[in-house]
Amino acid sequence: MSDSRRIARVVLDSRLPQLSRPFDYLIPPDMDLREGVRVRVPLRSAKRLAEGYVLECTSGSEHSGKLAEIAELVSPVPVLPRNLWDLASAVASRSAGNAADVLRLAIPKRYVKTEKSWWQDGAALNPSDRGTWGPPESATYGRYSAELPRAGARTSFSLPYGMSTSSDNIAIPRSREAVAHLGVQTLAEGESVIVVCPDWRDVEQCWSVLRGLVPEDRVALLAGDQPPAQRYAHYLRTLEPSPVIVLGARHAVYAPAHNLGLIIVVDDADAAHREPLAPYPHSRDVALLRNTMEDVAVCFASVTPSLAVRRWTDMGYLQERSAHGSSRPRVIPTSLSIGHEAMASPARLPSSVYQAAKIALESGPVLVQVFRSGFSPGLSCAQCTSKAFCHHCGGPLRKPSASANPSCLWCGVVDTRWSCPECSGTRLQPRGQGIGRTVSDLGKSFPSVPVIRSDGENRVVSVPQSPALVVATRGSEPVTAGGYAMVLLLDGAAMLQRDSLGALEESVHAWEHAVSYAADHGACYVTDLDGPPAMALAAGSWTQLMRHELSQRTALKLPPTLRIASLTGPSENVEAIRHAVTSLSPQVDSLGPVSTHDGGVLTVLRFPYTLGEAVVKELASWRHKLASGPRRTAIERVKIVVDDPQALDTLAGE
DNA sequence: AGCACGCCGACT
DNA sequence: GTCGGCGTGCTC
Repeated sequence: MSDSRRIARVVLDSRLPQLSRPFDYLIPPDMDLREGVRVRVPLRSAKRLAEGYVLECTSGSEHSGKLAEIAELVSPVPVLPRNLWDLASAVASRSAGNAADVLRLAIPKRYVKTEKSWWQDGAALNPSDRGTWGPPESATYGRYSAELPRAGARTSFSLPYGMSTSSDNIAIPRSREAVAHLGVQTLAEGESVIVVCPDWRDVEQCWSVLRGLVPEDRVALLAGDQPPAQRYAHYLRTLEPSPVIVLGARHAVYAPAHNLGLIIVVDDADAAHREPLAPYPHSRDVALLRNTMEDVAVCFASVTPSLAVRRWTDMGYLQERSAHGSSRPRVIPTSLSIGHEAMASPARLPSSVYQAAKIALESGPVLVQVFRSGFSPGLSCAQCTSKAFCHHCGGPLRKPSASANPSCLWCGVVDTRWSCPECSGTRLQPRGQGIGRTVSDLGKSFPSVPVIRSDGENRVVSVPQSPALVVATRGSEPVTAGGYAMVLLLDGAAMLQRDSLGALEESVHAWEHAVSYAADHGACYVTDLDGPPAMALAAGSWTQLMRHELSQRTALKLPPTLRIASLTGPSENVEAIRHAVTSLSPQVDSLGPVSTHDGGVLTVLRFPYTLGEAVVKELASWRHKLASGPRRTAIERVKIVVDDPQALDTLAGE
């Protein structure tokens, strides 16, 4: 129904499911609007204004009622291009969430000053302003990969092991160097590229490689850890027509870069790729959606593939490639060698490992990876080592950080003056072998060598190439130029036998990460692991074990071989949704419900990929229904999370 | 979420 | 009579 009015379709920036759909507004005659600009519009009454984005300008409306006028043009910058809206809608409908929530992840907070100066520079619309960038004469960035993934291609790319140095002499893992080179190679073809890293540290490593290869204005950094104004400036850079390397953490995967040729997802097994805010999307899934919607090539890059990537590769959905010139250091699982060796030294290391460490320590630092981070161990009395419980409800106690008071996981009560009911001791320590004990035991075993400790709370970025024992929790390993003379992986079995669906994948990821920090001729030792995992670690191939894991998951009906959705909230609502969704098809079933600590319940729905669309649609309509029903407080609402395997761990009781 | 509309109890 | 309680429902 076309008429003579000028009408704008507007999406509101609201987290309410009821408002997360386009609304039509009249464009005031004197207002100059473009698609993608931010506007303020009246909602329900003239004085109540909401912010939103213009999706399109048309001349007709489907709406039968009276149309209100747009109140104000916030800024002329088109921060929401059409393809980003399409992507946000697709991500939302895949995860039973609202597109507006996805937009909030993708578009950084607006900074007026930053925006005005960028707009006035005129860089916005003029591609020639940035000039053209050609690859330098001596192209030094092609050394790892011979061929670039072509338009629409999907690849699993194996990154190289070992350490390198950037042009400004900073130690950089070769894996990150290879990723940066792949980015530069794409840029040299005249296409934009997005590099999505797990965290800021990876971003910085890639950035220090890029700095030496391309001009600064060819790189847009998008990570939560940078100053917000700078982040907004870099987002604006992605809107410019001239090709750019977008480098950042998970939010970078949405960047609306022009002529986008490739998205590289680095270490997709890393938990940081899962967005903690609704609708909880994973970089891996967003990248694949862009692959199908925009015909952009996608590359999952890591030293060893994740379980999901293994599955897709086996299905023929991804093609395998590996970096040139990559050789993996030797890995020696000591429990596979002849019988049980005598334990040497206070750290109770097998004597062959102790000897190897002594020799390695003459030439450089030794990395010791311990398993204690990313999961929270319980607390026990430091004096008698008996388990510590909450005085009020008997629940487990946890410490949010080393210096904080312990609080109860069940009732949330903070215990300021804990004392042990057994021995009346007042100090608490993490249960099991904590990093502190490893540090002090190793100190006693190697008295002449300094011990450096790095963990989540106190992260050491890099260490010099001098003899030192570097004890690090997984994920906190410092880099060192040239790599470690030796890498020692402790707590292998403890890490693998954890009661978590992610145990194998996370262990493999952590081990291979540490192995990739070893020097080319350094050796790696595992002290506490045997059987197939030890053999796989020694052989450097997890393919068989991953395939075995996948076939087990098929048999047990576990993700990623089927899809899941978790429902958390008040029992009657969760039950209503569970009933409705399981009645869709006999192929949908549910686990639980189990009761949660706040009085609600948790249920996990399981359904095959073929029913994904129908199930997720039903979930979204329930979310909609419950939002408009009787008033609910935050705790009474139902939380719906799609395809997060973590839900199964929670279901099993942590 | 807000904000308006609507339908029953205490009040100058 | 009517002022205002907050339970419901809608937002171009």
